Amino acid sequence: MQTEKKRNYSRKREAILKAVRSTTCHPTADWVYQQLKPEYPDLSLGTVYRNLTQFKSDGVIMSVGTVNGQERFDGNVRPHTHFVCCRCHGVLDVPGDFVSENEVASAAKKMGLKVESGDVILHGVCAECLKREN
Amino acid sequence: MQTEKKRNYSRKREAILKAVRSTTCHPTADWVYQQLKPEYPDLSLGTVYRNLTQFKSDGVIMSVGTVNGQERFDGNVRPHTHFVCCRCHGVLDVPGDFVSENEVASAAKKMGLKVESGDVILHGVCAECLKREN
DNA sequence: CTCCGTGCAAATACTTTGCAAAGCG
DNA sequence: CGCTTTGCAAAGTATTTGCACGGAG
Repeated sequence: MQTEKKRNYSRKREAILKAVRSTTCHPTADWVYQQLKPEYPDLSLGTVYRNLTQFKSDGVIMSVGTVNGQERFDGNVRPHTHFVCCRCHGVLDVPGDFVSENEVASAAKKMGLKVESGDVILHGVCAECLKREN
Repeated sequence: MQTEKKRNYSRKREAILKAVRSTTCHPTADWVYQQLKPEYPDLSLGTVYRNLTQFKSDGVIMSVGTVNGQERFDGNVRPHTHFVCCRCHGVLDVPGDFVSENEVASAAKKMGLKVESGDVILHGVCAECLKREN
């Protein structure tokens, strides 16, 4: 049996989730904090971290991984591909999946792994940075 | 023109590279440090970090990403797939590529991206942890 | 009234960096 | 010798946590 925790309503929690969902910039905890600070002057960064962690384990948001030392979140939990720019450290969504479910499943089976999710992360230089460099 | 730096020989640097290459555990900086400490009692963690960073930018090792707050390295720079266990945070190599170069290339072209590398990271529970849980 | 959620600040954990000394070429 | 590499310790950054108080049910 799992530990189920009661959960009260919280205006701030709702706002945090909405903030993550409202952007495609794959924000950091601090971005969310800065974003909401004007409207919630007494918001604290710790609260943002606590809620993001919770959302993540609830599966309502996902982590894109750590880019340049900061964790990046994504409100879109449908599987999709990410592109990370080495220059500006921006994260972009790339439409498409690119992984063969079947191949993965068979490789996993062979190794006795239980695969729960699979991410594709491309690295390179984004269009903006390319332009700037030429 | 690129910044080319002269590079002297260093016994410790060599040992650090060898340590990363000698294992398939996808070590952290600290693992490498602990590993070499007995043989090089005056080795410092800063040196390990400095060298790993250098190797990474030289392309002789690669980063698997940050797992559980620590960066994991891989001495095998040929493209391959990684599996990260949610329970024990172990990182395993999975033979196979699973990404379609062509599809990626065409999606990238459409978005004006210059893709330099692509990683597939699977998440789930490894065989050992599965066994332990049953 | 009873827990949950939060602000605040202190504590952690990892990684980076400045500087003087030691090493390579 | 000149420039690189390192040890050491201090600094830096991102994230987590303890505690007392305000808020939801």
